[in-house]
Amino acid sequence: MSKLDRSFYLMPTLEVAKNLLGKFLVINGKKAVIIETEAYIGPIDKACHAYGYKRTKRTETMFMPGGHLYIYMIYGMHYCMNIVTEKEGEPCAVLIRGIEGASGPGRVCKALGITKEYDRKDLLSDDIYIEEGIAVKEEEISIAKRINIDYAEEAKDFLWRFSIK
DNA sequence: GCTGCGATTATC
DNA sequence: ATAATCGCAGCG
Repeated sequence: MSKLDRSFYLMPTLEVAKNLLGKFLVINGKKAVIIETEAYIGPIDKACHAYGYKRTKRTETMFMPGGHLYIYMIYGMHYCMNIVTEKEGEPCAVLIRGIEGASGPGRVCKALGITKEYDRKDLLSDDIYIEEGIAVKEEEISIAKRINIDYAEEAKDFLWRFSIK
């Protein structure tokens, strides 16, 4: 099966977040089915690290072209894995919240062995990539508010969390 | 150079 | 409900 190409990651962030459901994430010889995602859209999203195009050492990754990995440490003990979307200069990403067998962004990274080493990696490389997976029907997708972003004011009510029922 | 906190998780 | 634990942004 072939890996997804650049054009997949350049679609609108919400489309990518939804379309990632059911795809296979391949890394270290492991293959994981993506079952839950969340979208983060920097230009308009107070919950996003790069809100309002804020550039810092950490958020710099999100300004890369779609199809790269954005990995960051949270609470000093867990890594979170994101897939950068949109064209270069638009800081947007999709957080992988769950794979089959591991629920929660921290657990996903632990299960797959993801660390800071993978930050800025290209998903078109051979080390790690995503390929076509199982088909997910529109009616099998549940849409909800994102989690743990209560500080984000109006953005906390955006329905940007997607999962397979 | 300090200070405070976070896109979480495990355990009470 | 709360502790664990640390990189780094913000401030000055």
